[in-house]
Amino acid sequence: MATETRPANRRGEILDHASRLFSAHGYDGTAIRLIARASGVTEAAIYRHFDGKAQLYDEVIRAKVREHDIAGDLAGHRGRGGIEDVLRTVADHVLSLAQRDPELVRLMSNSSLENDQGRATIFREVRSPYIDFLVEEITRRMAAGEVRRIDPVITSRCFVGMVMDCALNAGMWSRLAGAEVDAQTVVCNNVPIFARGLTNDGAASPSNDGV
Amino acid sequence: MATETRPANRRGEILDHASRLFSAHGYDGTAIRLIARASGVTEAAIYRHFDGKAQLYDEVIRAKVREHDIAGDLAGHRGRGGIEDVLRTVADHVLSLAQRDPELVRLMSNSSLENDQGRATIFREVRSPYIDFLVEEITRRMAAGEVRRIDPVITSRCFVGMVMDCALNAGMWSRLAGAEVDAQTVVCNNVPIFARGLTNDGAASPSNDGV
DNA sequence: GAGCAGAGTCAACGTTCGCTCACCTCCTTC
DNA sequence: GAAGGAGGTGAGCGAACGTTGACTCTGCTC
Repeated sequence: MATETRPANRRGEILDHASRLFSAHGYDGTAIRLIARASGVTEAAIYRHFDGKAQLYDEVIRAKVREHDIAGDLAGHRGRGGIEDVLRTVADHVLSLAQRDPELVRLMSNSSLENDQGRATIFREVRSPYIDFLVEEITRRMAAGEVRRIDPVITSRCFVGMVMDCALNAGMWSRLAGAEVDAQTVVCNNVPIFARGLTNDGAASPSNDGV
Repeated sequence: MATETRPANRRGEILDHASRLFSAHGYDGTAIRLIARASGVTEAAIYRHFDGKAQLYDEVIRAKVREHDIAGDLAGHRGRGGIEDVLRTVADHVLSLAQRDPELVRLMSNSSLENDQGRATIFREVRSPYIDFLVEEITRRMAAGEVRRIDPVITSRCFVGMVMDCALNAGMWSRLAGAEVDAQTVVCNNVPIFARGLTNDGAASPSNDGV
């Protein structure tokens, strides 16, 4: 075969194609042969770079997760605005992430069975940053009296879970019900509900609210 | 081979074992051979009863879904109590369903990729009954002034999504964080938050509250 | 230029998969 | 009791899978 273009970063190319194929067809539905063909190499070449299919999948997950710095993005919003702003920040970030990176969404959806380690990685690197941020903000605001006395961890997990469920299943709803529902509309509807449920009666939010 | 016990309902037995195995190992991870061995028959016998693996999987989903009458269970609670009671009814039912039927939970988790029709069936037969009930109750209570003006469909979808996410991922959290969180604790924490977020300021709930 | 290591190819391996075929019982029906 | 269909067996098909081994090519270092 001709010299082809130089490999440059063959490993990266393989990872990219593997990521696309795994997210589209799942772990079992993606044959090494397919990844090789898409990457323009033979199967044996893939085994030069990776120890096996399972390890390749793990690397795909790790690489995909490393593309985003969720904790870093959220850090800038620490302590800013009222609780409603905090919830909106998290919800917006999750939904825009899902929109920017559909591959990640598919990988998250498919990671239920195939490869429990990948699932744990996604939980740790995608869910947890949101939850940790939320727990910190809620705890702070509970101490300040803005937020009612509730369990910060459970509340944060559930809020993030709600938004994730929304992001993961948006496609299903539009396929089933026909009508597409805009992510922004969902946020505008639900964030105020949750914020209102969290807010203390006696105290207005310290920096926001009331103009 | 000896006469074995009579088949009686061989088809049902196969469905049971297939349900167990599919939920435990997923679609691709479950070989017809395994289902046959578990059912005490040969593979060929399975093809006497089902047209193929895909159809068998569909039948498993349908049979599993038919075990429960969610809409029927909820019908008795129509129009009863305040909005908080309504939310609690839904959340309790989802979580107890998940606890009673872990197979259903696994099938829901795994249905992301494998067999899109099965996924749609689960949405239609499991999610939708909860959402429909909630939409009806919220709409009624919005008209009555108990609930603020919000989008009943989006709100219902998200609430059910939150509870489902909680039911589906409870195992992951306990594996990751070590500490098990009781389902009832989650309900007690979150239902009041959501209810409070939905309730109109001016009006107390008509039949509940205030005692 | 010899030596070497990384990256790639080609061909094949052993296994497993979904599925089918020819044949063999039973059980019911006339 | 003959007929026949439903349900079961055992063997095996062709295809696809993940993986490997023997080999080649290329570019770098003494």
